[in-house]
Amino acid sequence: MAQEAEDDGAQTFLLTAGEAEATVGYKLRLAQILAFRAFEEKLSDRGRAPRYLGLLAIIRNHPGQPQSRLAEAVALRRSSLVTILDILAGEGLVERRPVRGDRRSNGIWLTKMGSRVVDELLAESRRHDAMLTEGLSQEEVGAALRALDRMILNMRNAEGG
Amino acid sequence: MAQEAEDDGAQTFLLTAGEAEATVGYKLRLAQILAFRAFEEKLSDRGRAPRYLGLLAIIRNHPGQPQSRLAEAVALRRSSLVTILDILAGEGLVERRPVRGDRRSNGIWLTKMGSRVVDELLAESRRHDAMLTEGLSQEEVGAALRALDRMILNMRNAEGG
DNA sequence: CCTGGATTGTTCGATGTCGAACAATACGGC
DNA sequence: GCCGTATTGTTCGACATCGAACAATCCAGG
Repeated sequence: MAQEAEDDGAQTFLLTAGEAEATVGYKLRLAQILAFRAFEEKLSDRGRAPRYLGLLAIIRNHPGQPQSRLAEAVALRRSSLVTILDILAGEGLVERRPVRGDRRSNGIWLTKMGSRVVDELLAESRRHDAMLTEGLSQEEVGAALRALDRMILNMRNAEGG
Repeated sequence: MAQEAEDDGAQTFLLTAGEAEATVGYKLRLAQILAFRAFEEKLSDRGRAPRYLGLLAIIRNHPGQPQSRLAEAVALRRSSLVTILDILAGEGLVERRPVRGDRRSNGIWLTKMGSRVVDELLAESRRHDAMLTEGLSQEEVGAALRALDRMILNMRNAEGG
C-alpha cells in the first residue's frame, strides 16, 4: 500500500517511472517527443523546415505528388497539410503546380532553395540520429529500424479497417 | 532528374516514402503518431484517460509526486500539466493533495476510480501493443524496448546541457 | 534573522493538428 | 451523354501543447 509518497531521488524516479507497466507504445511516444523537441530546438533558427523535414524529404524523393498522398505519407490529415504547405510555400521551399488531367489536385514540388535546405537539414538529421542512438551498436540500430518499419506497417494495415 | 511526377501505385509510394533518407527520428515519429492515434480512436468512448494513460500509470506507481516531477516524467511542460490534471481531476480519476513541508507543491494521487480505470486501460494497452508488434518475435520486441530506453536516456541526458 | 536566487503551480496568448463540413472536379454504370 | 458517388483541396471551430510571465514559497549564505 503506497499510501505515503515515495522519496526517490529525481534520477531514480525518472529512470523507473512507469517502468513496470511500460509498453512499446508508451516508450515510443516518450522517445519521439524528446527526440523531436531536441531536433527542433537545436535548429530553431532555420524557420519551420526542421519540423517538416520528413515531408520535404518525401517531396524531394517523389516530386509532383498531390497533397492527399503526402498527408498519408507523413501520417497527417489532408486539412493539416494545407496550412503546412502554405507556410513552406511562404518560405519559398515548395511550390504547388497544376496537374494535367486532374483539375482538383495540385502537384507539390521543391524549389531550388527547398532542395538545398533539405540537403543541409538531412545532414543535421543524421548527426541528430547519431546522438539519439549513442551507445547502440550498428546492429541494434538496424534492428530498431526494422522493428519501427514493421510497427508502421502494422498500424497502416489496421487503419480504417 | 525527376522533373516528371512518378507513377507509383499508392502502396509502393507509402512503403518507400522517404525510405532512402529515413532516419531513426523520422520513423520514430511516424510510428508514434500512428500508434497513438489508433489507441485513442479505439477507446474514444472512455474520456480522456486513454490519452493520459502513461501519466496515470506513473501516478499509480509513484503516488504523491508533485506536478513538476510528473511533467518531467512524461516529457510535457509544467504548464501543460495544469490543464491535464484539471481534466483528470474533473473526471474523478486524480486528486491534488497538499504536501506537508512544502506549501508550494501538490501531491498527485489516483482516486479509487482512477485506479480501476488504469487497470482496465493497461489491459487494453497490452492488447494494443500486441497489435503494434505483430510479426515481431519476443526477442525483437525486447530489443526494440531496450533501444527505446537507450534513446530516451540519451535525450534526457542531452536536455538542457 | 533576512535577503537574493531557485522552485512550484498557475495564467495567458500563440501555434499545430484535428474532424466535420463544403464546392469543385473526376469517374463508373447505365 | 447523365447521374450518383468518390476524391481533392479548402475553411472553420475545437482542443492540446508550448513559452513567457507571475505570485507564492522555499532555501542558502551572510
